[in-house]
Amino acid sequence: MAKEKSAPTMADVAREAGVALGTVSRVVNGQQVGEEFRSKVEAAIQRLGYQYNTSGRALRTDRTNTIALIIPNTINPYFALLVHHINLALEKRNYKMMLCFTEYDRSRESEFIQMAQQNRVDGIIALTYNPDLTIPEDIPFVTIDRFFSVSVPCIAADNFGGGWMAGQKLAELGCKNVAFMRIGSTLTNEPSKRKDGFVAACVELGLPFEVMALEDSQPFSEFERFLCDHMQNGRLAFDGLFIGTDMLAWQIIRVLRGMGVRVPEDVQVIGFDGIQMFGVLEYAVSTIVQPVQEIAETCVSTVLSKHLSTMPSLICLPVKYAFGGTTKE
Amino acid sequence: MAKEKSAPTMADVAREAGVALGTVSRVVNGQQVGEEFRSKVEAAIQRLGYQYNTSGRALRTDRTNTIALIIPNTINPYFALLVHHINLALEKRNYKMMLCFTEYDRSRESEFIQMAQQNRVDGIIALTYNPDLTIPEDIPFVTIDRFFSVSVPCIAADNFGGGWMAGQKLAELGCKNVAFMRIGSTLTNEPSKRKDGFVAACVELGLPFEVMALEDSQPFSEFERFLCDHMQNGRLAFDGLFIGTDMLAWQIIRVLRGMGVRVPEDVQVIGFDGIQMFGVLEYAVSTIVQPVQEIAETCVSTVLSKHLSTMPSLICLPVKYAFGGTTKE
DNA sequence: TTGTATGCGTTATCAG
DNA sequence: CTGATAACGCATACAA
Repeated sequence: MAKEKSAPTMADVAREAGVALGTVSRVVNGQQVGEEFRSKVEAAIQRLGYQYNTSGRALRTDRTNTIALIIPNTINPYFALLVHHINLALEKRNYKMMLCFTEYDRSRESEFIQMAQQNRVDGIIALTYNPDLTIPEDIPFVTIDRFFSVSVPCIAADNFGGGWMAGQKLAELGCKNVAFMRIGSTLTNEPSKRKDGFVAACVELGLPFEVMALEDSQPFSEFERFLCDHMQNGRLAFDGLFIGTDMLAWQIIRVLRGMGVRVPEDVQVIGFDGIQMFGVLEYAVSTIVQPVQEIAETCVSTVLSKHLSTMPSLICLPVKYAFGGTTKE
Repeated sequence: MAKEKSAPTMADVAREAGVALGTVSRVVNGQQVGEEFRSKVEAAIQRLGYQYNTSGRALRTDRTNTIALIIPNTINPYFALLVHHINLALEKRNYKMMLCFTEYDRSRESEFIQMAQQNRVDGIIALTYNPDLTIPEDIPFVTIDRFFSVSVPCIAADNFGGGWMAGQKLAELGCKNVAFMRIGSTLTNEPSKRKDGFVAACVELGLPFEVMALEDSQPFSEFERFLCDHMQNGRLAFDGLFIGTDMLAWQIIRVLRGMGVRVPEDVQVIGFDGIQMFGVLEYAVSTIVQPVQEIAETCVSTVLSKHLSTMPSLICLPVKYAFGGTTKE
């Protein structure tokens, strides 16, 4: 009647192989070990089906080979893509990811930072909205899309440049009267610069523009009203729209079509993010594409860098324009 | 010159509070402790900013409060949704999720099972394709969409019922000649039953049907050829299509429209999964919706159940039909 | 009820 | 190059 014995340990392996515990550890960690000993140990490991215990190692070394990623959710395709690439970048370096979904909940954002500390993760990558989030001092911390202070590296797409690019592109495509639309938190973060870049381009090019910005609390129907208010004898006053995100662009295009406005014939629309249908097919709308893979790679290499304090406090990565059927081309 | 001291431990707290180590542990774990002691300890915890160390606890108790989720990726919106709901279900029960992306790579599937064992996770939820994957004996294991053996609970949508429902729905909507199309691995799994249910319904209803199934290795263009072959003087031979997944349905609809076939006027299309635009907007196509939240909830409650061996070996959860613009309604 | 002491599995330090 | 042994932070059985 075999007792329910738990997983074999290094001590078990050592006994089985007839060597010392330390030798087993050295074999497992790929250190210098005599060939004879090594093969004895490896055989014993096979026989016993030994798997090393992460907790023991973490306790001893105070390193977990784990990075926490704090992000709203995985339903938004942009976040899904980000999670995906960050995970790949971590895996490549032999790190695990501890995923934390905040659902945009501020208290959850703080709780997850605490949980990450309890788990002694080796670093945190966070995309958050809580305006008074406290950044832990004792653990490498990198943020996405949001600047905290010069000592907390922020990684983002070049949102300003993307906004500029959108304005320029609409002008190129023949637009004479454009508008920017967005909805979101009042928090000033990197994506806020999309508007700034767009406005700057319009001013520079002498392109007439309007800005329509909604706060989170305001209903979507405000956009419909805005559009209706800008209809004159069956035609929309704008022939080009730059919209804060692809998702919002998609929603607004539905409204436009419902109003009998054709896209892109009557009005051309450019979104932001670079969302593809089902994650891999064509772009959902014409868009400014975020360099998600580069962002992920940069986040990971930064958070794992030995000298975090000497890293740039803001890194903006180049975006590109992509056709998605809602512009003339 | 303060030495770089590492995070405070229970011993530090005990010293600070002037109590014994065990008392601190009992306070932290919410056990019965005298009010006086409790407040002294809590004060000390505050003062020191103590965070308990997960590794120490795990090592001692052999429980990690973590479940591994093994899944291809998070880019596919269906998987993204699944990850999301499983995470919520786990969080509700105070469990963490260790996410493992396989990218459909068979060797990765095995490696992640090993990694899960090394991390002493309390259970594994897996959506895999490796035909000869070895299921660990000593750890609760639940699979999604794929049956291994009666001792490994499998959770899935009612794929057969969904297929049936699709056939019935197309008939209801006036279709006289239908087809089923899919692409995927040759592995027999629960989703394979979508075809079976559809065929059964067609037979039952006396609805003429065809089946077009591609293997992973075959190019998408085979579908285009299939459709072209079924054009007769500008009209498609089918007036209804049931397609294995929403994503494939979306692709095929693009081809159809490119051929001048109107959807849903000329041919109605029903997909499977229930993918919504940007995860939250309208359905991408008319579809059979998987009960993702229920699947997630069932996976979690099953893998955490004390008596896994007495659980049903297959649980199929009810699907529903949803309109998504590619059927007449 | 609180204090004390042991051991969980591992790595690292020392001595051989 | 290998063996023995002492921590790491915590939970718990046992003693007070």
